[in-house]
Amino acid sequence: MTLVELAQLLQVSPATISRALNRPEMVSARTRERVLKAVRDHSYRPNGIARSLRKGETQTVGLVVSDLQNPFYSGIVKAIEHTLSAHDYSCIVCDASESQGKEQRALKLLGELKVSGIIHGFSGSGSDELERLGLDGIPIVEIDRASGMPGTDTVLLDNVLGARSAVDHLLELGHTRVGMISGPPRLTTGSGRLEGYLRALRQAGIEPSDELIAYGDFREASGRNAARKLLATRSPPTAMFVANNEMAAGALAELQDAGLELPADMSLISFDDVRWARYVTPPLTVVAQPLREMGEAAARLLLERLAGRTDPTRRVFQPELVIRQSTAPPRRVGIPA
Amino acid sequence: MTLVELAQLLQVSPATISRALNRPEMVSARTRERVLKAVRDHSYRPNGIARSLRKGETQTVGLVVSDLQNPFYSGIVKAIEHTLSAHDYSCIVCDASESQGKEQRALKLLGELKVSGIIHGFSGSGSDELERLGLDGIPIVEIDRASGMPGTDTVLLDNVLGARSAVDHLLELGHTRVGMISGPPRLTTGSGRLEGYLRALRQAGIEPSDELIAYGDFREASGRNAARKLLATRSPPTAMFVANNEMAAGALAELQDAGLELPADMSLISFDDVRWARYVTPPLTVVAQPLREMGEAAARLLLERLAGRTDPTRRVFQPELVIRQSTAPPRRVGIPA
DNA sequence: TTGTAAGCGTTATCAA
DNA sequence: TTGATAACGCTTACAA
Repeated sequence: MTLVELAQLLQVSPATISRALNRPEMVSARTRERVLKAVRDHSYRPNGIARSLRKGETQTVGLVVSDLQNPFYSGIVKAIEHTLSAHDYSCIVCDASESQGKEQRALKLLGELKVSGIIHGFSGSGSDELERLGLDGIPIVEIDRASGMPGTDTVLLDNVLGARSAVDHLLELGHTRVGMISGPPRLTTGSGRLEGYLRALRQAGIEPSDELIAYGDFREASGRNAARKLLATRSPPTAMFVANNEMAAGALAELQDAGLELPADMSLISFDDVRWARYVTPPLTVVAQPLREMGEAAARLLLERLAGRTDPTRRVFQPELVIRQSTAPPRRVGIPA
Repeated sequence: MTLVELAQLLQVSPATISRALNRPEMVSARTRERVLKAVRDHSYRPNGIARSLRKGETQTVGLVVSDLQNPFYSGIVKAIEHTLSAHDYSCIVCDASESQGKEQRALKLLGELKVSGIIHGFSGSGSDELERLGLDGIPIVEIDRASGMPGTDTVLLDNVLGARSAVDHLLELGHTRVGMISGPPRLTTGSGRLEGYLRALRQAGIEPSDELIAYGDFREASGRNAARKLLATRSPPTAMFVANNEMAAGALAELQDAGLELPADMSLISFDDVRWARYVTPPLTVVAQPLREMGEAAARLLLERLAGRTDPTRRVFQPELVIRQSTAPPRRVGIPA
């Protein structure tokens, strides 16, 4: 059932139906009733595609994230979806599966779909590659990255601060050999957290040692490998700081397999307050990111842009240290007491 | 930049450009090159909206789930997105936030967006309410529910079997007083798992006792309450079967607070192999659902429909019992040995 | 091999 | 207050 068919049925012009639906005040009460009744009776639904074409506006925004199953992203996506749908926007969600190819395909697709805006939470491609995608005038909000593309808003976490507070916590407990499992330094989440770690150590008068830093790719398996590597050093750390939750899961498994008892034999602290962190034994001390707030902020920034704001805006969120039971003083300090 | 503008630039007809892009073999090599170069140079992107309108096909499917943050759904959504995007469909994701109102709004919206199909993973509204939404000819695949709507495909888990294998496992270990923390019986996931529990007991010649069954709403707090209730009975169970992961988290906390040691004092088994189940102490024995397979199956069923299949199809998946360390023989059996 | 022209279902402009 | 009509940007008969 289309507008025209309905119009013929009611013996009015298509324009009248359209008006009765979109600007009811421009139509006489009598016809309005008649139209609305017919709409209900025939369960007529306007064709959003046709409307979008005509209006040059899709009321749709695209989300690109690297892994929907990662609680970090699913938390943010949920908040975004919630905020946008309250403003009559719908979300097209693309999972880049940690792949640059999929990311670029997704962005290209979103460009063709003429989404009203894009929220981009994946740090694969460089800004030049993105610009070449020809996303023209589509407003973009970046989460957890700042590509430097002109006219782009950004939602960030203060990664340096988060890492510092984590490492400071370990230092305060008396640890001096603190290991780190870092993400790839080419990502801001990788380099920022690494930098926070380095700064905290230096500020405490400890010179960082390359031996105590292992690199992963933010995924579980790499966390396990990195933990193994740290344990195999001549003088292993008494505490580990892990740059994200997935790698922390891997590291934890490795520590358990190695027969280490937490926190007596090893303190562990990681980024992201995912649900399982609370249920593990021992419950994990973590640096929590305010996911809901960050997702809402991203959605808000986009809505403001769509409403006309033009100056690039950046919002930086503060992480919160949540102390649980996976961190404690190191043995040689703890036992004598 | 539109097709027509590009055509003027190249001094060819719009049709030629369209053909060069969509049916390159219908165009001379020379013009094809010329067109493709111009497309690149001006980074022209076809307008997907216009194409959809013209073709009457959006290459888009809608997903409606009750909670994106729940690992069960995010796992399924990821698999669906992955499968569909490989077939050039994109996903519009709607989170119903456990609310019937949002669910119906979402479905209505998807109808207007003229999605090619819908995958529906939320058990809020009845089939009559859904039919009234006038989703007309849009194919629907339902996950974890079977509303009975005509022309609908279904992906299910064999909940009865899953519950039976869980309870059978406990019975084989020698338990005779097995408690259950059930979900709401009005949901198929609630009633199915309860039925499996009852059947397993009866088959073993044990008459189920109302005292040993506590009901929750699939959320954490209710699991804790239910566990407390079971512990307070005159003759408490020696093992508990919990119908989902959230309630299991609550139950586990309650058992720990009660000072019970697992599995010596109490065996615990739950549905859903979420990540934390592996890291808790002791690691939880669970009934695992094949999320990826289920998501893929849902996507496949939809693709088949879109390719022309008409007979309603239902795919039932078998859960898998994953035995870890939270289940063991009851004390009176275990100690004498 | 290429061009012409109709039309997908709306909304918006202009007249009546 | 209503109606006729022209877009929106693309694809596809049909014609040349």
